[in-house]
Amino acid sequence: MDNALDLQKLENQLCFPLYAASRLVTKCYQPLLKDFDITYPQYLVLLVLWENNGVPLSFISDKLLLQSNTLTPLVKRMEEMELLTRTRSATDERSVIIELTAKGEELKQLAENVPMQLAENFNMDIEELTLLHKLLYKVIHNIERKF
Amino acid sequence: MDNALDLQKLENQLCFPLYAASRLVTKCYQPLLKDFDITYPQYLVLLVLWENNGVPLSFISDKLLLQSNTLTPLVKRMEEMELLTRTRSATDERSVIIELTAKGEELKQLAENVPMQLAENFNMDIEELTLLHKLLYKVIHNIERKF
DNA sequence: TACTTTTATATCGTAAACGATTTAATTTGA
DNA sequence: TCAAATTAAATCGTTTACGATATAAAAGTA
Repeated sequence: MDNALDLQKLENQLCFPLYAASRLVTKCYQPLLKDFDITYPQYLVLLVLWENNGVPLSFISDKLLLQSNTLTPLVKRMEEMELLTRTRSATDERSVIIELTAKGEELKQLAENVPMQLAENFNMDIEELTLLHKLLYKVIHNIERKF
Repeated sequence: MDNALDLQKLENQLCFPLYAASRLVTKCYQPLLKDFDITYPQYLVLLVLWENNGVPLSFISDKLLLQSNTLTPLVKRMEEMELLTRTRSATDERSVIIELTAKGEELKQLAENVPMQLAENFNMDIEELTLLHKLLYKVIHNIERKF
């Protein structure tokens, strides 16, 4: 019974359930976001902008821990869908300011109950979810400063 | 102070830390796996095969919750790297049997301390990690039966 | 047996992710 | 003040992911 000690077993890895859970949850979002024709990473960008509109790309980058090589094409697609605009900053020509369009703003109300609908999939009580939330942020915090 | 109730705030979402933590952990693997010229999903396939060699693709699919549209090209790349072989099953021509090569087998010893080296990044005690592990599997279990 | 359904992979197209590098603008500092 | 360093995006190439669909083999059934 040294199963519990064999770190090369899939089920004993911490990283695999993290990876699998993340993909499964993203999958849960899809039917909910399909109504608005957006993907999960695009939804994350909207969440950032609904809180802080008119921010440089680097701000979104910091919040989502995604770099410009991922965000630039992603945001360009959202620009084509007329959810937001991209404008070079007047004060610092290096920055690109991302601003929601009226359509992008409207989505906030329309997608209002996405989080609640999603939470139903979890079937877990608030205590457990809060604990998970806390542990995940601890992992993020501990790892992030390595980069 | 209704922050705690606003589910459209990024920091109140459970899914974002899941997504971010998963990507960060995968990034932690990279310097460790680079020595063996494999990616994290390829490492997961190896973990499955080190436990159960000579299994159909569908077995790996079940274990990793990845479908053939992801696994087929991934495994083909591993075949090109001569880590494994792909053979149509004689008893069921639909199945493809995945088998480690000697090189693939050898990696098991060579990569032996990858899990330990990775765990050092977490800086968390066993109790917390065990709890996180348990909660993540609960999420996976609860969501998986929806698909 | 012949037809339908299911199962196991594979293919195709699109959208992330991300390492490595490039480009252009700003900041630093000798 | 002006070259060097830093910063913000963008570009490029490769590898995942995954929805939708295709293909072929096996299983089920009338």
